[in-house]
Amino acid sequence: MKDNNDTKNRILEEAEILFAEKGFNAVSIREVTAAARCNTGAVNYHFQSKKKLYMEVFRSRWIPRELKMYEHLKETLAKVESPSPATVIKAVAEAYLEGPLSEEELRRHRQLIIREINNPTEAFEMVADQTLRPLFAYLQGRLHPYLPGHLDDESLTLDIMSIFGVLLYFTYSRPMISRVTGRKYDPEFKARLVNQVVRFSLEGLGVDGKEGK
Amino acid sequence: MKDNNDTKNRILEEAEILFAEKGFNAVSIREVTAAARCNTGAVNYHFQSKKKLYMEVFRSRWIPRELKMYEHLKETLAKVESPSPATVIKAVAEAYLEGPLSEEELRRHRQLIIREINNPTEAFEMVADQTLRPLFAYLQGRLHPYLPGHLDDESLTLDIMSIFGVLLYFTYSRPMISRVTGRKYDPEFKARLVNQVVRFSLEGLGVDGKEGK
DNA sequence: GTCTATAGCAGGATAGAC
DNA sequence: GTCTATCCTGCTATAGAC
Repeated sequence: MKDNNDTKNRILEEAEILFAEKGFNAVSIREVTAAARCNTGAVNYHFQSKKKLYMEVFRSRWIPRELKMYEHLKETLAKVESPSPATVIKAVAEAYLEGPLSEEELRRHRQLIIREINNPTEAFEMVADQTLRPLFAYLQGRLHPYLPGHLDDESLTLDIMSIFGVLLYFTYSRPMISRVTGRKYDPEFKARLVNQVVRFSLEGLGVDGKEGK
Repeated sequence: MKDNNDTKNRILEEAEILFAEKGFNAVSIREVTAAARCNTGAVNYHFQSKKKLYMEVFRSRWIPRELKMYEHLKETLAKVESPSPATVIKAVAEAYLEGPLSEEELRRHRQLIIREINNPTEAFEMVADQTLRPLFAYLQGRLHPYLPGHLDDESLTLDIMSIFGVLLYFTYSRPMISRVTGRKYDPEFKARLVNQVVRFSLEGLGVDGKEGK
């Protein structure tokens, strides 16, 4: 395990950037290898095909990164005795909007999953199994005891989805938000979004927003 | 204006279906013309290039359809004296989730705009100018007088965006919702989503959800 | 493990027959 | 206005040198 997978990693890095920005079909192997400063043969040597390179981006980069965010979330919640819904939602919103990732990393991360949600490939099943479904189950378990108003699990599922809807929307539609509102997406604005999502979500859940603030 | 633009219309129709399903780059002219039962030359004759065909799909189909939804929305609201936020939101949710469009049409419609939001091309500016910005302005004007809690316009803008976030999410992520919850996306489920969005959004706006129900 | 060279194919766009 | 035939470019993937 010397550093001879240096090229391999550079390819993965550049491939992720390009796939996120332009989508699978709009990216050519030549483009990736030019960015990674190596030759097209290297992709086929390390990953066999373009499709498998795409899958590997999710397997070895996207999923671990998403799991890192879950860890961040769980650590935040571990510090609190028995976290209220307000605390849970705030932790999720922060992990998703500010979180342990850089702004550019987060943006790429979202673009990739939006593409998969809008237009699923094999990558989606892998991602859903290893990240999305477990996270949903986790949040459902966290929130369920506090929300006796949700008699059936489906109501709670839909509410959790609504929260993700808002969260995803505010990251993936960043260019649109700037264009429609003319507002710059600076840290101040981002903090404001977190508050917005927390307040909106909590009240959507029918919980008093001030409780955990 | 005989019916000699029959081929032209078939191309537009099939192009929209394919662009929505697979995205611009994944669709070839050959694929479109095969579906439209004509030859590749016809595309270049009628639209000059693939890119211009894509733009024309938005210009002559997507934007008019979106405007039709706004008309539907405005007609609904015209029947009510001075509609409350609850009525406004419910009308928006219905227009967006049930609306005047068929389920397949609505799905395609969403997929196209999600792609543009995630990855804007020239089509986005056109769409934003002619549909998104006017709709935002309209809703802002409708809701503003009823929400004295929103002292600045930006809070209201963000709240309206949150509502769109949930709405868009529930249409574009339909495959994901089915996959994650195992629930079929039938009319019953769709009606449930409308209620969910209305309740969640209204409470997110800080308005009593029962008022307009 | 990384490179060059190339096979083999598919795509966009055009020219010209009908 | 629609078709066929064709050009040319750019792509993936492979074979083989280093």
